[in-house]
Amino acid sequence: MDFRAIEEKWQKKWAESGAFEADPAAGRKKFYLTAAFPYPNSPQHIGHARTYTTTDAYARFKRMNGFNVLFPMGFHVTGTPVLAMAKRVAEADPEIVSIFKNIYKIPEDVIPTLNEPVKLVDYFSKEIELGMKEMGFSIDWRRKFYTYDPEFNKFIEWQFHKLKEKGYLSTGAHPVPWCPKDDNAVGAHDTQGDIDPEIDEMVLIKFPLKDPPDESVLCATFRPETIYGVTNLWVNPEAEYALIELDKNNYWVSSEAAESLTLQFPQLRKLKERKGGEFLGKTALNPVTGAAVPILPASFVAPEMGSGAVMSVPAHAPYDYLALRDLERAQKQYAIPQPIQVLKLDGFGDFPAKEIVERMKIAGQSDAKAEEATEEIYSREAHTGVMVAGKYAGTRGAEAKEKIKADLVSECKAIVIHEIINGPVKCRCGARACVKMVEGQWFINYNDEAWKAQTRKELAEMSIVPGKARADYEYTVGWLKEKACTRARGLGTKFPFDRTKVIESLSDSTIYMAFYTVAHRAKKLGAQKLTPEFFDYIFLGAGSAKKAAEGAGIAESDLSAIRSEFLYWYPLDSRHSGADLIHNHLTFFLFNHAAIFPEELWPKQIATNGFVLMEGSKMSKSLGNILPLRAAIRKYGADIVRFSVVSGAELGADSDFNQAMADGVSSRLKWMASLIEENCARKGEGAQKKAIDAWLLSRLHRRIRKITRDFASLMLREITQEAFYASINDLKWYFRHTEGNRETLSEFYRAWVLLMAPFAPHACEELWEKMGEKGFVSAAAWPEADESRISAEAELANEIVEKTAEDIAHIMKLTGKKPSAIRLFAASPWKRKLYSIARNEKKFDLAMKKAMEDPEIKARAKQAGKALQLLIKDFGGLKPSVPSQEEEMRALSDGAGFLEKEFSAKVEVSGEGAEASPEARARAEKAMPLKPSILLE
RNA sequence: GCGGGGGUGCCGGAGCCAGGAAAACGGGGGAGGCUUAAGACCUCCUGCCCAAGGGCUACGCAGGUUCAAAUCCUGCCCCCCGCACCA
Repeated sequence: MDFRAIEEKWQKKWAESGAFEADPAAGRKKFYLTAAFPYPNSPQHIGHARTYTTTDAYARFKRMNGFNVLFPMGFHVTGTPVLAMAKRVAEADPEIVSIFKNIYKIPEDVIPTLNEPVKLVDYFSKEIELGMKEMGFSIDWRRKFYTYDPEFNKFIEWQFHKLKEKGYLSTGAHPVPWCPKDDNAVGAHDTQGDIDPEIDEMVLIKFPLKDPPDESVLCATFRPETIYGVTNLWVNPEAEYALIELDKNNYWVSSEAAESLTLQFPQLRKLKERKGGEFLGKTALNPVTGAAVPILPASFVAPEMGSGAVMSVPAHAPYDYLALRDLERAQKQYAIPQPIQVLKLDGFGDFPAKEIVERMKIAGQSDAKAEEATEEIYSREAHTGVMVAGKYAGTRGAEAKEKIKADLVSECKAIVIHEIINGPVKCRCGARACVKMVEGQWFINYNDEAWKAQTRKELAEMSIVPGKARADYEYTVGWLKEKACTRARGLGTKFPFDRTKVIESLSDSTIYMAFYTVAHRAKKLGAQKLTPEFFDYIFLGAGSAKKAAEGAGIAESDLSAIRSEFLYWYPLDSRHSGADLIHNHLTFFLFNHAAIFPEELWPKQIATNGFVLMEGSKMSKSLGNILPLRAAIRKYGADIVRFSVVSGAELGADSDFNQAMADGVSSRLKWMASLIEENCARKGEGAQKKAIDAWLLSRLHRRIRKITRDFASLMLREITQEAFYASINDLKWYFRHTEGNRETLSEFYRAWVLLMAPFAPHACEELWEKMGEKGFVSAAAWPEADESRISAEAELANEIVEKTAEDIAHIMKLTGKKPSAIRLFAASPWKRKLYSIARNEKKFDLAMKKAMEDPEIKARAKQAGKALQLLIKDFGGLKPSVPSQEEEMRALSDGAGFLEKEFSAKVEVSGEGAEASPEARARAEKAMPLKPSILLE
């Protein structure tokens, strides 16, 4: 079977016939599902294929179940990453060129042409679309749009008007990572090494100098509660310091800090500069305790961090302790102060910093282990430490920290700044990223309690797959606060209330599923005609239809047709994405639907999936193990890739893609295809029907029933196990018994092709056609489980034969005997009675008592006792009912031909008690229900 | 720290919610078959012991409940993910 040729053939046929273009059809039940649209800043890899294949298999399943299925796709181009990437291409950044060339195999002459955001987006979106088509995704491409399309912009503007009307938008100041050189906000994609700058609050405590008293040193700290333990201040003697004026106060900070702090305090003015060394030996005053503390030199103080000066708490800060120890060893000029305890920490004495430094044998302040020690002590003191100094003595470290911080600020003894805490983070231009307070920042108020309540209601009513993820959504709904929703640059939609800003990317992709339903209509009308009244009417049925129709320049009847089109598809039946979007996009999706749409149009389900691993490890650019989707298709074929990415694990878990597994899928698929082709070409009826035919069909229908049920909760791994591996193993077992009956096989193959069609649609279309079926298998009816074919008896009969065969093989192996004849004895009827007594009574003595009431059993009390012991021991494994001796003999006789073939020996079946010799008798007595005794001769 | 998920053979992982033959299914490894050979394919084996289908050991650790615990309960240890304004 030539997978690639077949794929092309059917993709062409689907496209030509518009097989997946979905329009409203009166009276026909619909199913509308979407997957998170891709961000085209690079080609997609097999990891992306998982979400889309999951969605597509589900779409195909629903379609085969008679639903009118809509599965659209678009492209998300909003935001700054494409800007950064195009810029890097324009500058021929060797790293990005290498990734494009070596990982994504982009032709070398193409790479330099991707030097503008729009060109980049255009190239990659086409690449992604092609890949999706090559995967055979049943997408209605007529509805495709980009988030910078003017029609979409109008839609997003409308959305933000709605949010504003509801009072969900606000403005304020907001700290963002900033590059002072580029004068721009920086995200992870703008930094060297793709480091995401993390911002946290830092406290700058004012330590007035003894002389002159109107100047203070600002000391930066994350632990204001340790103010009681300050023994001295640290400055870096090599650094430059500046006296700044801020809100009528004069402070000393490092010159670097003076620069970066202007981003947070534009009113700040620099007065004069001085070398750090000049402070040494001076004295400052602790603003809380009033203690006089000396200013000492330390090399670990980074001038660019915080204010470039810090307070020293040697009892609790390993760096401070180390710097003091270093200083003591280096000179005799300064007196070395003694540590002062602030917190009590279990497992430590009065000075935890000193202890950990000694325990870890840290050499000095430049030893890398100092960082580790700091983290350990900080974390433990915050969570388990208890204050022993100051007015909050007795409270926990973390609690005291917040209280003392608030006190210092309200008493004007400290100011709060924001700092990048995982720094230094460098912008790609080389400058160090700082924090800027952006004024006039717009927010979406996800902290609104009434809104949260609505969202919780929506969530409670919807289906979450896998169910385990529900707690994640609940938690996220709870902790979401104001979300900054605009940025200074990027592709997308201009913010309607401040056109100098662009709506940020996670905020313009929350209700776009509604837009798909009318995207092709909107495009035809053109952006100018898409007035707020138009959207009000078609999405909410609000306002005047007449006015909306006039604005759109269409007849009222056409407008209401668009409205009905939306109402036909909405609400969304299933939303699909990677599980990583739960904490942002998917929860925003819930919030925005709750805010804008009436309850009956809220989404019904969200399904999220884990990642795809490559040969057991996470795909990453640095490992170079990213498998681009189109390369995978060329290597394995679309059906193999599709099957592999969804069959490896259930949705909630990460799934591994590996060569061995793909090869296994490929060879099995080829084997099935060749069998089906052979069966089609077959003349005559083949072998006669036997017990095993009924067994095969029983198993088949049982599987159909299970698969159909499992689709409701998208248990794709379970489904693929059943439909593929387990079914194929059944078939192999069947062929060990018989050459195959044509009618049985035809029924089996037809159902198998239908069951596999959602996963391997190309091969299944081809086989469907070969079987002489009309139309697309993609549009064929899903098979129904025929309950009358499901036979527990047939399956049990086979199980007896199978187990017996295993036992025979085991005995042969142990004894090394190669029998010429095998005699099987089915257990006597009285043992079957004993079996059910054992099962009902559960305990030996009770069961024995009960058994003795039966004269037939009582007559063989000794033998029965032994048999009962065996049964009770295995109590948990006893079946609710066992076949009669005759039934068991029939099952064994049906399987006799098979056993004869397997063991090349004559097989004779009889009931226990029919044996001739005493030797045979002794053997036969061991027979138990479902476990015939075996005599090898 | 907070929230979530998870520790089962050589590996990936079923089984846990609804306690009752643990290791399904897929890999990897081994033996044999087919084949000129390789590959593909087929059969068997892959915790330990076993000369008649048997026995013993095992689901992170330690307890508990139960006739019966991977599964339920308690405590502990360890690993992974998220904690944003970024797609």
